[in-house]
Amino acid sequence: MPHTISDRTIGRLSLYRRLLTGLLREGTRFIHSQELASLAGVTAAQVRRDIMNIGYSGNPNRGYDTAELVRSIGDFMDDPAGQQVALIGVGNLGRAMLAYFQGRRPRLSIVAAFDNDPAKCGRVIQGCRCYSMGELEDVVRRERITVGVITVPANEAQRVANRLVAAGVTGIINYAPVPLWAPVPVHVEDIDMTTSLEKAAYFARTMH
Amino acid sequence: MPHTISDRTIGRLSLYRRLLTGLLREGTRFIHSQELASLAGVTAAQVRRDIMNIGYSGNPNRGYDTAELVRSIGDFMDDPAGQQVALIGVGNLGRAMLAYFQGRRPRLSIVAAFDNDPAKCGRVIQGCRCYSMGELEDVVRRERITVGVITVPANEAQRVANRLVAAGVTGIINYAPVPLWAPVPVHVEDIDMTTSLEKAAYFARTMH
DNA sequence: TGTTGTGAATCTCTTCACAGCT
DNA sequence: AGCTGTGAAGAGATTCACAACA
Repeated sequence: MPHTISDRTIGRLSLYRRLLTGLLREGTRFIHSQELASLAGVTAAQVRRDIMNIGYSGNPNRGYDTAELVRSIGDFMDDPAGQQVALIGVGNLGRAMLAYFQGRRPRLSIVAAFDNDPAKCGRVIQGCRCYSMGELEDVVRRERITVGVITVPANEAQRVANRLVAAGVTGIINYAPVPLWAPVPVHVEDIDMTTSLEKAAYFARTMH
Repeated sequence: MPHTISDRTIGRLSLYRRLLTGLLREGTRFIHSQELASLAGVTAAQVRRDIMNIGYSGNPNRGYDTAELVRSIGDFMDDPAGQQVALIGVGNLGRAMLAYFQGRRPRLSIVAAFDNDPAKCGRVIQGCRCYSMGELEDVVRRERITVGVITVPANEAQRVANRLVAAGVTGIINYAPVPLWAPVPVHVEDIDMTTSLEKAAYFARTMH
């Protein structure tokens, strides 16, 4: 088991777990690499390699034990103590994220939202307490938040990122259409919706 | 200039263009690969390679002509006749996308939205006409829509994708947390917010 | 002198192919 | 007989390093 696991592999493991959790609810006890691969849209060799990387082993003729595999992925990916997430910017996109994530993974939850709009502060939106921007550092420290989701306009994104990092956040998901720059070792995941649309348009065209 | 250009390169070109367009407004006439690279968060060699791939050439001591480079990227990526986009699912996420894209790129616009909710149909939301799901095929054909953005719940996503593809769409952006399967040559771009959050949480932890 | 354009080297990720196991 | 686990090969993407040039 290599000490470092690639970004791509982590992404696929997250997907495998979600698919496996669904299968488990339907009563699937064992699964072959080929089946999981076709659900995930990858090759069977890729699935076996990914699972090998986290140190789990299947059974050469029954395949992988669904429940055990889900647990192994969790052991590998999740912080046993849980991780807290903050969301900054409660616009349409922010609300969509809050609605989507609430109660989805017990060990990873959005515990605080922040916005400039006084009408939103102090309220509970989609089950999540909304604070004013001024309270950001205090709440991040108090709630031991390690991941920040940035859904503010482009011109505010870098400033918000700086404040998050200064307050101790080490993982950022950036939905603003500008690349962020983080000084210290911080994982930044840029999700650029503009680029996605332009890419899809380009390949839609070259697909013939 | 290679006949096929990678997904990654197209993504970066889209970003370069956005950055360059901003610089152009501020009056930057020429730019070196090093400056563009640092704005985009990549290496200078990467920028030069990407630009080489689209067949544009800079000047060995002034660098690249900003306006010409923007134009070259457009010549390479954009359909001269324009491309129309449909958005399916006008929830929080759908509204966020509509609000964000309206009027941003003249040659690539969301011309129709679709939703099941009768209260939304027939109205104009964020400047975009909203139709009922029953009208999907007719509108896609009539408006010559080639790209679809799926922002519906997971259990409806594959069905929506099938209908889009049958109506002639060749590029899909999928925000539902399930991998989509497209039968014929269609470019599918899965944007999985769950996976992004789990990835960011994992790397936030290993970043120490 | 300082930058671009690019072949070659390097690095990273994926797939092949088959030994080993049940 | 059929599947997993994995070394080795292959593909693809990035970076190096330097010739060519203004």
